[in-house]
Amino acid sequence: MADTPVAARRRYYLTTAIAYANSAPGLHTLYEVIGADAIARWHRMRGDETRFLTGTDEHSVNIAMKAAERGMTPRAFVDEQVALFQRAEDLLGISPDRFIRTTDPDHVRSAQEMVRRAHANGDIYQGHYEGYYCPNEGFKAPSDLVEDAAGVRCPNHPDVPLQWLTEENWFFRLSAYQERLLRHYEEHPDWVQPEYRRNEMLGFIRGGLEDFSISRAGATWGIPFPIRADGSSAQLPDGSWDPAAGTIYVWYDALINYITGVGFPDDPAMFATWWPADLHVIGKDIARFHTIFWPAMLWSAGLEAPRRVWIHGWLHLQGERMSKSRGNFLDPVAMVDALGSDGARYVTLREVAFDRDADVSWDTFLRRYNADLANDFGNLVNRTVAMVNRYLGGQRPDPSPAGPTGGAMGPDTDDDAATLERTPGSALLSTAWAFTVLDYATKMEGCLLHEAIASLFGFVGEANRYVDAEQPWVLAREAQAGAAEAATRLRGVLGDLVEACRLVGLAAAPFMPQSAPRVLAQLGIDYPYGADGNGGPPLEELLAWGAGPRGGRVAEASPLFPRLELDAETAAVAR
RNA sequence: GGCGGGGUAGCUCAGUGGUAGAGCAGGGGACUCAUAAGCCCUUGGUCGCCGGUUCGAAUCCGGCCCCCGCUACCA
Repeated sequence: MADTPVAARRRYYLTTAIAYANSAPGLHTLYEVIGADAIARWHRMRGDETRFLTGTDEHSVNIAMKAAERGMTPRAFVDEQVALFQRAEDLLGISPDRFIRTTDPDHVRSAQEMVRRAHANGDIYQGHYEGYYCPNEGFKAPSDLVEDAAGVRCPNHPDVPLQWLTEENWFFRLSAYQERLLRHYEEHPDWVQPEYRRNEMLGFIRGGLEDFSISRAGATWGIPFPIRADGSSAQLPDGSWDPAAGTIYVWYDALINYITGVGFPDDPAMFATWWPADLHVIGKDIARFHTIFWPAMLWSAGLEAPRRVWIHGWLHLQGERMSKSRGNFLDPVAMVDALGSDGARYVTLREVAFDRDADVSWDTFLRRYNADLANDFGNLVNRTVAMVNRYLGGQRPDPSPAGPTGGAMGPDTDDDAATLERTPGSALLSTAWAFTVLDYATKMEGCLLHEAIASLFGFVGEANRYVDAEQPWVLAREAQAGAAEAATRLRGVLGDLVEACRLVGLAAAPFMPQSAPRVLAQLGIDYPYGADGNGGPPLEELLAWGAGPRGGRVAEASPLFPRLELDAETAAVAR
């Protein structure tokens, strides 16, 4: 199959938030990356020219302090932390097209250029800031502090001494963008999702916007602020930066990664290709910065706002928000050890609703793994391949023709229940698939990953029921005794089951990229996509009933997802 | 406090006027291709509380209780 010219392909650029590089990541941090990776793979397999960006946020007073505690330079410290992230991402099969670090040289140039543009546009000004500063949380309002015998302290970090800072800092004129933001929300009603998050952000904007500070005079571990108080360039003759100009603070550093990652400002052609981003996947804690600050910052620089921001919730463990500092978190590396890379990805995205907070536990993860992957899908593949070997000598049978509504692009009616009831046994699976694949695609496009999986596995259940309804072992006995009709029907039933396995294996590939080729290999079918989901024909073509190759042989059956013993595994990993 | 969303089976949730549902977990059964998996049947709920509208309310209205989200500058 010839490659579709890039120009004719849709391009899709998506990002995750960059992670704060101060410790090994927990599942609650990687969860977002796993979800975004599934979306990225979905687009690659569909044939979209896809770019997926993840990375780490490495500047801050807090990082510098942590490094100092360890007797390390900040750079050495973050290098060490970032390696932990990359190791965890590798184990989970995350496939970024670039892993960006805010310490990358091009990102430094990018952030500085954004500051220059805001300055040139008259959107930043020098202001005075004075107040308590918590190294872990930033500036704190007096109402947010507690005072006791030991003095004034941050309620969330009582052991960390507060600093009193008096600084001349640069401020961004966010207040000037209120009207434009409201208009943007009105003209692009789907740009912030889920909808209830959009409404929250809208309410915030309507409440009035204040300017925010974008520089720190005292902090040294950060991107040099490129402009002096008098407006002149802070760059010195030797190319270094005047320390007196301070450093860029948080959002004019971290958020900028999204445009650095597609060539800003060094590669205008690349930037023109990829910007604006199609999707930012972020957590609810930073929603405001992405859906209010960020578009205003971009507009100030003469750039477009991203097309969509998806806001997911938090993971809860034992009733509390999962977090490293609380000590209640799951270790993704341990999950991969126990469930495999795909198993860990699957249970995470199946058990956690992508549009809200979710309670998880190691126990429910294990149950889900056994129920869905070992018992339902893994066993379906296993019993199908075993029967083809046993009854048909390993010759892979073809699927029956698609049923009444089983066209490639899904059903042409929405009266699904009635259609299914009227469908004769031979067309049941193809018809059920037509509805499934349509629903699956809709859920994927809507970022409802957990519902997309549920849709797919509803079809797996359909296939398992089909086995018991048709009883291929009975047909095989009859065929053995010379019944030609039984032999024909046996081939048809097993052909449909092979097809069901092929379709589910392919459709589930964004979630289980390592297992998909193994599924098809057992069916004796080549897997046409690369390790990151690129290459191969558009997924929709392969997801049509009957689109697989004809003839050929299946391989030996071998369990794809070994069943786990609940008690033993729970004892090993639960905390 | 303000605005918004919820309280339905042991767990996670669907269900917005017409005899209470799904998945998982629990119990039983028939089968045997299969990872003792799958399939069938089944236990289980005064649908947060009180009142109202209606022939009829989980579903509409009023009141109350409880939970959660947002309510500014964390990296």
